Amino acid sequence: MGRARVRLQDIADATGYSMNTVSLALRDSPRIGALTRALILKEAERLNYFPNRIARSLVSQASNTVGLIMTDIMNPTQTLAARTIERKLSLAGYGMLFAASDCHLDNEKKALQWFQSYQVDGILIYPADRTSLDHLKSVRASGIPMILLASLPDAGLDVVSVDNRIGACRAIDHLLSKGHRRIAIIDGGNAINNTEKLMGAKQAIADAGLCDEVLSLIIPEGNTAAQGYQAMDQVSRLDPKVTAVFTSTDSLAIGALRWCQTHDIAVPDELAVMGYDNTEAAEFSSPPLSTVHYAADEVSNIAVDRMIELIKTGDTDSEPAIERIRPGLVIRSTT
Amino acid sequence: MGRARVRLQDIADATGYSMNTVSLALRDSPRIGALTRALILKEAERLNYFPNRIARSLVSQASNTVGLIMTDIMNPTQTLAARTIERKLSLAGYGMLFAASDCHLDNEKKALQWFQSYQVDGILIYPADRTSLDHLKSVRASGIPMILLASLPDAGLDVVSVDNRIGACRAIDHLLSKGHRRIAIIDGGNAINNTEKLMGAKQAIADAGLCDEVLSLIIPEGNTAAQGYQAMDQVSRLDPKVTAVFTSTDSLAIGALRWCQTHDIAVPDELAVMGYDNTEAAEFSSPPLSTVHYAADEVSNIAVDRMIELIKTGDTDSEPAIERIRPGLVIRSTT
DNA sequence: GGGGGCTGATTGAACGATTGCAGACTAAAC
DNA sequence: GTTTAGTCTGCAATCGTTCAATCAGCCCCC
Repeated sequence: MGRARVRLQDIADATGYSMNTVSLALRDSPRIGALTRALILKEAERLNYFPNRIARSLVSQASNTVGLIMTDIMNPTQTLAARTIERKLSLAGYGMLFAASDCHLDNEKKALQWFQSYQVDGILIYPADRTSLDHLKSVRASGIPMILLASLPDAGLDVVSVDNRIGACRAIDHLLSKGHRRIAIIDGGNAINNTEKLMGAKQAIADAGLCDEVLSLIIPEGNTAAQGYQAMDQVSRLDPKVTAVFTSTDSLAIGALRWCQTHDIAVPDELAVMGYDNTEAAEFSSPPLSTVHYAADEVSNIAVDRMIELIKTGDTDSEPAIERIRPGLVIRSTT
Repeated sequence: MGRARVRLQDIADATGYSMNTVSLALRDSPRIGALTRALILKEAERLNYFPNRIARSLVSQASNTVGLIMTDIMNPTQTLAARTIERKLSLAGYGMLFAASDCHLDNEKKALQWFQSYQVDGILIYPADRTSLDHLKSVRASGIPMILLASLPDAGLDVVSVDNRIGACRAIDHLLSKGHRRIAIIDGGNAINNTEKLMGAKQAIADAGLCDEVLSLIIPEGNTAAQGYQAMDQVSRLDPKVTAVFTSTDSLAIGALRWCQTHDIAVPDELAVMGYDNTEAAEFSSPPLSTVHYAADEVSNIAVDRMIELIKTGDTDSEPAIERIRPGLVIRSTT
């Protein structure tokens, strides 16, 4: 039953009109009479016809699809971003092609190729590596709108992102204002946005003239709570005098919190902990985690708006626009 | 620069061969001489050619794309599933089209239409509503492989899922074995898998002959920790004698845990809490949450394998296969 | 030297839609 | 009754590939 898909031709045959009369009627062309149109629409309905976008795209050279490349959908901020982006895109009549790079350049390139061969109208991307962007630029140069969702203002590409440098700065400033001087930084290596956090944090510390008293620990490829736990263990061995910890994600912070609990360290009295992202887990950790609010939804909304604008205008040569959101702090009970 | 995309024809022009020869050479057909092939490949490389899949799909009637429809990507088990599915699909050379229904039938139908008009080779779906599946069946009947990721064994469609009924049964049995008799169930209404949990839980309770002593609370559209907190508040008012709570997601449980903390209720001594899903948050809650392990990754792997098999064999009439994974318990400190 | 078996390359027709242009019909106007 | 304007419809080309069928050589053999 219904093996073959219903085509324009089938409606034409059924109604007696020509194929392109049907095509025009279905797309509400003024060149078709009201009666004819009604007849054709009814028949299309009856046959359960919907247009073959593949064929349409071939002609129109547009797919009504936007590609999204994330580094890791398990990262809660990216999860939220994915949801927000999908919703908004779908509302605007676009579909979403999804791929994850896991921070591997090869995966990213593959996804990019794939998206291009699928004629996506635009690409939203969390880059895998902040230092290699040439392949991204060349895609952009070939005329496909692209927006980076990471804070790389000098990339020469459109950017919409949270300014993590400022976020990290503020977090450290907050710890400093609470009187902490020996601060450890736990950074989950690979993810693109983290590097920037690390830089922001270090700068804030340097500004305060405290370079020597800071311990920074980078966990390669680590953003899980379990790794936060282990990292905290290391911190305690490397510098037992640390009074505050700043982690690059909430998950790491939650692992650190657990370590404190296991080792009977009072938070925030003996050790202050500051996370980053403001995920649900941060709100419901115990004690509730102080953190930096990463406005993933806001970023996503702005990015999609801008993407649709870029697609509509077909504008490919203008200066890239940089939009960076300044994150606020959410102070709870761990600092 | 590079405004127009490179086509087969461009390579043909550049090398002097016919378009068709180029097409065959690029696809490693044995019908083309090694020398010619090398020449063509080199030129393709130089021009940075990649095939237009839209055109290819039009001919081959296959898009090498699988569509995934979730109810809500923010649900941690679905997030994990999305990642696993994407990875595996991409490894197998398929792309992934993504949509979320938010449990709205309209959104689901729209996504389904969209996927079909995009000629996806198959559809993986967390259905929005367990009671309306007719539109899914008709899509399946039109020849598109489809696998339900929810436990609906009687749907007449392929199913790969965790058997939540058994999971919930086991959870309740565990609570019963700990001596609890007054048990409250907090269920986060809409999500498809939850209904089944509720049914399983109720059955386990009925089997134990305890129907009257159970309080079950359904939160419409609620699976957040904040809603778990509120629900727990309600439970305490409705039946203060409750000694154990079973929630349909870990998030709800974590909210409940927070409520206990706020109200100085000792867990598990005064109140036992059992979650569902075994997310990272459960492992790192305090106290660490006892829960049911929802093997989203395992489900995803099996589902993708089966999907690829369905696509490859083109088998559209065979009896639907039902694969249900029996979830195990993860007992931590809240029970 | 003409036919048979190879290999390697080409031609022409799809796939399902859109689009420009030309043609046919209707109705009104002279 | 013929022209003209206006409305509707049809033909054919196109988008970038793939695929079936064909053809041009070349070598070998009888």
